[in-house]
Amino acid sequence: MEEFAALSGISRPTLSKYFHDPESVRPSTRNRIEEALSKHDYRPNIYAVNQNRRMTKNIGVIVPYLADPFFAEIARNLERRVIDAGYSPVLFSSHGDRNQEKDILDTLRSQKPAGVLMAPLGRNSDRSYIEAFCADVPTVLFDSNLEGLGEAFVGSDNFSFVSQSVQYLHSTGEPPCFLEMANPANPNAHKRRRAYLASMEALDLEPEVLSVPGEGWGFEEIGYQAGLDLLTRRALPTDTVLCSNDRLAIGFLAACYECGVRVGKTGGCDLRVAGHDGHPFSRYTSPSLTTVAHDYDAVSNHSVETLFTVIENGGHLPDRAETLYPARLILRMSA
Amino acid sequence: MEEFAALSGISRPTLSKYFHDPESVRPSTRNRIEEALSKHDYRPNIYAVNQNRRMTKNIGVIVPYLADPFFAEIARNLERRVIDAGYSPVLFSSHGDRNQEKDILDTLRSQKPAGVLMAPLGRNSDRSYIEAFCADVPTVLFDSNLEGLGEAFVGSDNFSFVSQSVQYLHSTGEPPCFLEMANPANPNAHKRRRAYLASMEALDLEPEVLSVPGEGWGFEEIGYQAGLDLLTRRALPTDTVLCSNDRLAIGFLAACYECGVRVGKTGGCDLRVAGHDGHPFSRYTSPSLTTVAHDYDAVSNHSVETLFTVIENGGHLPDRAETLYPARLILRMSA
DNA sequence: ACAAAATTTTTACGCGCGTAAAGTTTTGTC
DNA sequence: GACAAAACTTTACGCGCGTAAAAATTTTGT
Repeated sequence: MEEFAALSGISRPTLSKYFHDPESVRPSTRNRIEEALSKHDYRPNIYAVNQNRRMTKNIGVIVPYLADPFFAEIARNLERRVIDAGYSPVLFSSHGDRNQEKDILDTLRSQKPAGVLMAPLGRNSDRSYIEAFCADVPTVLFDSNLEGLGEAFVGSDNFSFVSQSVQYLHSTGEPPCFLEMANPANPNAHKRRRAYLASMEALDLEPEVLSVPGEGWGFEEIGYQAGLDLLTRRALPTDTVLCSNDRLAIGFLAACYECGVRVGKTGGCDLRVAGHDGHPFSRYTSPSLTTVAHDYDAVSNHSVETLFTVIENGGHLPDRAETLYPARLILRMSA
Repeated sequence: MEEFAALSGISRPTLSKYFHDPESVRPSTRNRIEEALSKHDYRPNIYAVNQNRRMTKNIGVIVPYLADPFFAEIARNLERRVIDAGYSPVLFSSHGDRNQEKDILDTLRSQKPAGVLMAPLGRNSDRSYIEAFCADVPTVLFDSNLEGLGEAFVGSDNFSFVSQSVQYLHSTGEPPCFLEMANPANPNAHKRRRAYLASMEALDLEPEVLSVPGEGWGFEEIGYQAGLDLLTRRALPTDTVLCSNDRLAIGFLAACYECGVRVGKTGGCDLRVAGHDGHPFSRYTSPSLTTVAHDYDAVSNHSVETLFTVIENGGHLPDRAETLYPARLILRMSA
């Protein structure tokens, strides 16, 4: 930087100011710097920069399972917005593993990021560990809420998901039973079950929850095995199956196909199947999957905006806001 | 560190050595350090450390499109191995965008990583830009080869993919036509077409390549649209369709379903469909997709190992090795 | 027990940049 | 044209650590 200062005829402190915020120097100076920059292509050493700044320009992004296209999609949205805001996203996936999530928090803490956008594992998260982290680093939770942790939570309204699907399915045929994992990793799953029960009750219908076994993040396989089991045992209480999420539904559809059960809403079909999330692949199942989609844009947009508000506010918010966005019903062929 | 040195009764330079490599100090000293460490939980400032080290302990991982579960899976494998080797993975996705890929390279260069594992966009990559990057940072290419770039290439043998699928399909029914994108983003697609042509020729069969329009990384949609078009026009030359990759096949299957075309290898079916890659979701299509799978483990394992060899070798290899792993045929219901 | 070898401690400097303080120049205003 | 405010330059120090060199200490081998 010393050399570049000499070459460009600008003092080093002014250069330092420029690199911190180009708008903070006079336009004429800025032009001179940028001209010199185009000739000598100097770049500040990020490590030296970050050492002397309390907070870096990095934003950590943590998702629980990146191999799930749903999270990959969210991550993509978040990255884009973070970059647009002049920050650098640093992406991590917990891979569904509690310890991995803790390791990521450690790594991230030592990076002194300006803030973190975190979708926690949920039930499997180490609550106190995350709490300690949030005390040090401005954190906004998204997708999956951990009560009281982080400066804010942004997600989708699980009740909105399920009430829409239940009402639609009820008004067009038999009321749905609800397929879910008995031990879901994600707290959203519990909220969806409760929303299902409440929605059915509101319609004066008898709820039927099918809690199937299975651990981990291989939801398709769990839905598939559950489907095989339920279909061969003829244990389905209704001809309409509402799955807690699309990945379960995808597996369930595969089982239906194998068992020769015709899924669809048209005449001649045996079963209707619907899901939740608006999974990127739900369009390409056979039949295409009726689902209720997250408002990806709104969630990612507001998550990032909230985080920047927190950062501008010195890392804390007067009170922890929870923002929930309604979901959108997508009618396709499966129900 | 100064304070911790005082607290632990160890000199600062010795501590510095310890953090660089715990094995480099005498066991008795190491124990004393680790004991003190457990009490005072001090951690070196990574920015100060990296400033004074030429190379960091970071390994960049770049994939072209993280929303593709195939790459998410590979990334997960690579991350794990990098961590096990005592390094920190830094994950990036080009999101199918040429400029994004270049930006990532810039970001990564300024991070002075010990090495980079890169799956380039392929045809869409800025070759000279990557070349300049590779000159500065030890880089191993994987999945998609750019001739001559990087210290090595590790991937799957496209010929092995296609020859297996062609032979299998031929020996069990009509020889396949080949469905591909007219303008594929990935160079593997070209190799697969050539492998198809060669395999058909070797069997003395007439090849039929269906090159369908479509740009970008929304392969399912492209396969779906192609399927609708081909099926409604009854333009398929055979009753066996071999797709260049599984994502195209997934879209194609959706089209078949909608058109009422029964896909499968059993009697009473109209069409056989197969793909390549061993996509994580290929198990759950309807019908389940016959495919030829990458040897994920071998590819990711050898990529990481190769990179570490390069790093130990001072960043360069005597000559650029290209390692190709054979694929494995997975028989399912679709063909 | 004693010299050689291996570690550790002391001391000191430098990495590349942020930033404060004081002085100098430029800009905008009446 | 005078004058205050804004922007810039000069000078200087510090961040947290790597690392070199020399001295002091401990360990090893016999």
